[in-house]
Amino acid sequence: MPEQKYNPREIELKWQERWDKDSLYRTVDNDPRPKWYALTMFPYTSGDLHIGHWYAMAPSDTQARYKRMQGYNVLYPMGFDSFGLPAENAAIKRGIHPQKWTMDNIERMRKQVKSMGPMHDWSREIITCLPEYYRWNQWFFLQFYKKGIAYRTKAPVNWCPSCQTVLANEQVLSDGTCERCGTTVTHKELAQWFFKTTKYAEELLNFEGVEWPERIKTMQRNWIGRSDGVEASFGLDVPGVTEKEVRVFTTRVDTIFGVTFLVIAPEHPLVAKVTTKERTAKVQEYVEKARRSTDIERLATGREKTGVFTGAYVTNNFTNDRVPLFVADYVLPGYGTGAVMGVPAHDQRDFDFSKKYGLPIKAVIAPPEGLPKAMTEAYEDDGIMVNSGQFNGLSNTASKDAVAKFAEERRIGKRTVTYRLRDWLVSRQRYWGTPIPMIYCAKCGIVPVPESDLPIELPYDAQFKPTGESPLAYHEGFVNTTCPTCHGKARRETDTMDTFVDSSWYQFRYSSHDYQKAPFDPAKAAQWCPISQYTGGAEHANMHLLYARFFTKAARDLGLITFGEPFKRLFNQGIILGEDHEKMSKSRGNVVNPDEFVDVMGADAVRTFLMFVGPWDHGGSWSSEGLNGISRWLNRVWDLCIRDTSRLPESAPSGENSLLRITHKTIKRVTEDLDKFRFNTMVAAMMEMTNAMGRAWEDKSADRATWKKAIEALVLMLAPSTPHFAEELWEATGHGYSVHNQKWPTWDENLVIDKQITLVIQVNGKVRDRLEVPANVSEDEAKSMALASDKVMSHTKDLQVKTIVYVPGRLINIVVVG
RNA sequence: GCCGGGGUGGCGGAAUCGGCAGACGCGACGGACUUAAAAUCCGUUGGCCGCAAGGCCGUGUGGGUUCAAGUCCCACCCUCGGCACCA
Repeated sequence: MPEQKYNPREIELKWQERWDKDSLYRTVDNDPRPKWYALTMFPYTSGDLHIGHWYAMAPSDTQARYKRMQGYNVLYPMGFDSFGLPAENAAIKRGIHPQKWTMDNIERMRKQVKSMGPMHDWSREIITCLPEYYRWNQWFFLQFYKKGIAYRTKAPVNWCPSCQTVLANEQVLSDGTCERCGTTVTHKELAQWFFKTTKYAEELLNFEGVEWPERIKTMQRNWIGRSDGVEASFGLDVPGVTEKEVRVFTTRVDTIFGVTFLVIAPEHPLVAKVTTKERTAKVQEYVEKARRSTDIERLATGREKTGVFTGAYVTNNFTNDRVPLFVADYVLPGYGTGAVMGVPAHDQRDFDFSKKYGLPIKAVIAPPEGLPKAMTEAYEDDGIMVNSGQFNGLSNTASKDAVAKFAEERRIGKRTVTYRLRDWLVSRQRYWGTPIPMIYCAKCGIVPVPESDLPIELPYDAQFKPTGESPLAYHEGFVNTTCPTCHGKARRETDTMDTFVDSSWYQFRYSSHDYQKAPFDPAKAAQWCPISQYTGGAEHANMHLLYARFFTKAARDLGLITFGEPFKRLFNQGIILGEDHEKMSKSRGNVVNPDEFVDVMGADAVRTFLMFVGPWDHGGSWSSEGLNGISRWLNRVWDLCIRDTSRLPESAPSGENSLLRITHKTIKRVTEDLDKFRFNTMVAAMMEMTNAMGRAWEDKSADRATWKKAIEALVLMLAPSTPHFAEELWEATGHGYSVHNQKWPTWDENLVIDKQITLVIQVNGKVRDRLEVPANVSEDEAKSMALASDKVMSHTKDLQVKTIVYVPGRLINIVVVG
């Protein structure tokens, strides 16, 4: 006999054990059913599974379970993103080894994930900090190196003084702070390893064939920042300088006749060469100051433009004008050519600069109302070209291309595409990461570690104190090695890889997590990948999600896979806030610990609450009261399910609001909501059905067979969201194990379409009456019924009926005038 | 500054091919049960007027289109997110 009372804790532990024992969720590769690969971004091993993890995982587990019931062979794996700074910082603070700290956390978090009752196939678990995983990071690195996608170069790089390591551009927020710790990022000139993400810049802009939120695609497009323009050459003639030109990049080549000065970045290689003797001191001082300033100081909008004259002049090849060459820190060394042309008449920034340094303003685009006598601001809009030689009188938009062609013919410029995207800086001066498999030999230079020597394992006994250099550099046993080429003494690369490398390809490893010959078995990857449905936070738009796309394209070009996009469909959940509607934080004291609630109310209630709280992509606020409400509902469902049906009549009228119709309508609603990730309305639909069942029981309007069918459908629909609860009720209602191997219920469209409808009667747009009519009522019939209504007549008497608007199945609007 | 999301009861949110605004839940109020409380169950719950029947107002603000606007158009305000001296 079933329990009389719903005891969540007891049944959850019972079923979790049973499912585990039976390997209910083991996914096999060779299965005739169509595949469905559902994946949630794997968690970083920070210590505890917080409510945000639950918010990310519960709905995605629900959808994966739904797909499984729909007849898909579902792969829904889980793993741990376990390399990274927090492990090292915790180790430094508390004297625990990062490895122990991490593995202990995994132990705890795995248990917490399991308490949720998800359908993960744990046999495929991935832990990125283990050599069996990270050896393949090293393998990828070697392949990338061979193909020129991994390279080492000296460059001004982002440096986080708190993390004591360099950062990729993506890991510096737009306010110039470190993505991890919020410290202001500074610059250092260092030799570092890069992955050539820019090689795929154009392809990364193309989202054909992927169903991603428009928001994320826009964010990536903004980040990549394609800009079409012209690289124009300005003549340089400084005695003793071999370079005879300065190249600038411009998107406004139509204004090139209005150039009155040129500006190069302080870091530009020409600065030292072209500066005249009498300007040297001033220029050097300016360059020094620029080097010392942070990105925030340098790039702050609205800040007054400063610069310094080099003493040199360049020639505008379009006009033969000689214009002064300036150095200014608003020109960025890494973008375009690191040099820009100054057109004060048509660029506000140049206008301000020219005012400050007394440079001439030459208008070359005339507004429709004509040029003013003296310009007070730049005219940046379109107009008619003037002072532009052969282009005079033409519209600037129409002749932009002609100017570019003209430049190309004269070999003084060429059309170019420039991207904002920079190559991915992947080396880190820290311990807890994948060692970069490179060797420095005094004789042979940079030599890659032979593949057969992989993995290069992290030495356990390192002193991982942050010094600004990798801790591995102080580990003699690690550093000292022999050159694979000449067998002489050599040193290992001691930097480790950015942990985003780990998460760039893990999605493929799940397909064949123990494959020994490559990062993944190509046959298995081809069978399972790309991912059918990926879910995770939007904060990863320009980091993980961009890197993973890059890796996929690179892996494709290595011949490992045939597709170029890792995640076919993407859904971003929102953020779960505290009870006070504020972001959860320890300092606010509003952090919710899911374990406490799971212990008392059960995982099923917590799962359901998180889905019910609002649209998934919208996020929501935690509410203990709200959770109580869910718990109350589950108890009501429990009570309904175990009732003695002999108290119901053998047969009952099957009217419009019969339980049979409600059941079919609910199946339809729940199915469609699950397809569209509308978990909140899915739960609401099941609640409405529950309420209807309560009424049907009270007024005995349902017969036994219909009641049983309704209960059966309800339990099946509950199975994805409340897996333990549904399993228990499935058994309690006389069915065989397991509810999770059942087929998803279907609906009969005939039972969903209403036979009887409520026709709303309006007079001048105001609702005055409602009539219950057959759905197939004729227009004439409906109109005469409407006009005959007492309530309508009291609003139409003494007035003249002008028109009657009839919307079949919905309403009648009687328009009267008086 | 530019791009994108969003402003609906006391609260979270439903409803957008223009057609009953407020589903569902929370909270609140009233009632039942109880010695009492909790739990549970039943009822009421956008505002205003009214004994009632009923009426008027109401989806950020101001205009507009329409028989009909939360939904469409114009202007604006607030808010969240992204990009931002990117040439």
